[in-house]
Amino acid sequence: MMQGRDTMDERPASIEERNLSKAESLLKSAGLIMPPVPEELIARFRERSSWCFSTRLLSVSPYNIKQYVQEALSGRVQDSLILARAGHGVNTYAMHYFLVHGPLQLFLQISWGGANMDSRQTTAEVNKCFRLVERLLESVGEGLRSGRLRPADRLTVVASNVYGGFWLAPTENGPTQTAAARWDGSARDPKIVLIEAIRWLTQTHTSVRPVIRISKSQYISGLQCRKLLWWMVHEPESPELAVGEELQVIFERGRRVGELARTCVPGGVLVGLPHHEVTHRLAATAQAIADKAPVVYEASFLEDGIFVAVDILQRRRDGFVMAEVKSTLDVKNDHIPDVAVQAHVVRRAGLTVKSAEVMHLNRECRYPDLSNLFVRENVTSVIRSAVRAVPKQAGELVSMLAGPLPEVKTGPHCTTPHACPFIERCWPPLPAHHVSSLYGIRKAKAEEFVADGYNTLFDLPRKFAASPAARRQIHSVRTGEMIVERDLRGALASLTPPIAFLDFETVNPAIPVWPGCRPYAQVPVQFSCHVLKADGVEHHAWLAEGPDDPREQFARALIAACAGVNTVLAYNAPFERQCIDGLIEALPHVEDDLVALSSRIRDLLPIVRDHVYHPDFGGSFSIKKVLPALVPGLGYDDLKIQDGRSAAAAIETLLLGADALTAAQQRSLRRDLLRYCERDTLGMVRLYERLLKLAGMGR
DNA sequence: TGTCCGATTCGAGGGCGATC
DNA sequence: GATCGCCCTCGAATCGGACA
Repeated sequence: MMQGRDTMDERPASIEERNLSKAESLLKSAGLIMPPVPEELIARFRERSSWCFSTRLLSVSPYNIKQYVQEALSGRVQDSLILARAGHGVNTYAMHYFLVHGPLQLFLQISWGGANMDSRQTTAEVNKCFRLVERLLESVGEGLRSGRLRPADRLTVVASNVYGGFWLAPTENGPTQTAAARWDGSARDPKIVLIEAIRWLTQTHTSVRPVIRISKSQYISGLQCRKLLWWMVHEPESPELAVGEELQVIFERGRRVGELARTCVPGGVLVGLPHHEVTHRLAATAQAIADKAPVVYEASFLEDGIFVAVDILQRRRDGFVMAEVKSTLDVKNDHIPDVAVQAHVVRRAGLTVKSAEVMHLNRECRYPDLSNLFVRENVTSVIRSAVRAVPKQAGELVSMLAGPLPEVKTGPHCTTPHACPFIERCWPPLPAHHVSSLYGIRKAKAEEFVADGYNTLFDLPRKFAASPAARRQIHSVRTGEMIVERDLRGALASLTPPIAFLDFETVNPAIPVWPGCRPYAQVPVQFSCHVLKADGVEHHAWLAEGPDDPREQFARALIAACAGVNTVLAYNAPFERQCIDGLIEALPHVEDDLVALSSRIRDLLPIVRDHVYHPDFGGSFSIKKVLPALVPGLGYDDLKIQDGRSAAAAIETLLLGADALTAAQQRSLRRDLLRYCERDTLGMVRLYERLLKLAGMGR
């Protein structure tokens, strides 16, 4: 579908055709052949100035080829064509043919037109390249037909005998990566680059050997367990690896923190391409480094089979400082291999890493002053030994991946430092009342029991040290009966009516949004309160609306709801107390009321833990376990939101990210949140009534 | 991801008795 | 009297469990 050089039409020539023919005549007069012009671009093909024809306006001279390549690699360019002689001085000139068309991005720059150049030789060179361009375009068509190339792919070919050249296939095979590293100004025959790209396009699929490559996070997973890595690489679509809503919230949080971290080190170039576009990311990084960018964000490197994207790569006089952004409040142990592998890969790519840092959130920061939101901790010496270990580990992991699923014994690595998503594939389902379910048992102790042949609570020896709750658990499980201690009555009698049953839902944004809040400050934004009086039960509920600071309204509604009660009962009360302490700090004018309220708070959890055990508790006194066992029929299964973490994520979306939701979605989310929170406190009321009966105090 | 709380574990240091 | 080993105590660190 290219424009032919011979026009057989008898009609008067259109403006476009006149432009085209003017370009052709000009080239012909200089001994050059006309390179191909895709039919779709002819309509926009214009003469812009002397020796310059293009379909787009030019902001800089085409001689500045790097800028055009960078623009294309960032994915911002529409289909276009530039055909121009450009340069400066008397001898620094070149012929340019820049074509962005479908999956092809071609940038050809051949020295031509300089006063002291060998005209015959340079003209011949340009013509040779133009002929290769014709072949390249034919090969693109062939590649599309054969499926070698897809319309959405991007094949980038940079052929310049001024700045060097390379080509980038849209697949992740090795040669492209090597080519990317050559964008360094070293001489490279443009014809060779064109021929390589043509060869690649006309190769059959089977001739390309897939090269195993892993990401940084996969490398980290591989350090934890090779089997886990093998499954991640060879079964990427497995359901265990599906990203759930909770994980998405964490990813989104990390993304926002990363974005904000960049603003603390301004003036950089962002390699913002999608992560799967590895080759283009590498090229864009190489370009930014070659351009001496002071900072590169998401700088991408691939060495030793490991792909890494460095959050912030900062140029210094004598090397680079790399910073890994973490949305935590401290440097964690598992950040060390993470930074180490990046440092290794970046060094392997030829850069001098002067220091490595973890840039994490600062617990001293208070909104609205976010100038100290991040702390940068130098971990260069901490990661040293981990960096040394990378080449060997990387080699082992990559060669392991080329083989069959490795044999790995189960052990602590199945849950540490991260819970393995494939754990059920390796661990047979544990029998009911396994020793690991004993309340408060330490992992090592449970393993010791199993090693000694004690698998379940039924097998345990009669004499061994255990807490009273654990003893009650063993006894209850062995007899199959619920155990109720005598002094439950006394514990319940200490709760003076009227009693309010209280539950908070909170948000804890990593990036604070309300005055005085630090990163991850727990801010209560919803409560449910059932007040049990002599004449029945009253329900109060409150849920914040919109992104404004909800604390004042929350506190006032809470104080009103608990007015006149003698006991405020919560399940795991330290949580509610901590939230109220936060409110007192933020709202000193209601301190007295809040302090009075806080002093009336009692905890239902220890009352259950110290007096009751039901075999269905499963070694846990969480209300999610206790309620279904003691109050059958009042679980959480019928609710859309079934636990606090989902509730917190939903509220954060509702309050701080409501733009992404329709009005109907917002209404539905509010309804679900109100139902969930109400169930928690209604559950506490029913649980309290059940405990009264068990203590012989109920009606 | 965070916090808080309580229980357990670990290690340092001191007291005390046995032995040389 | 010096040394060694055992036991106890106490405080710090760690772990587990609860909440969001």
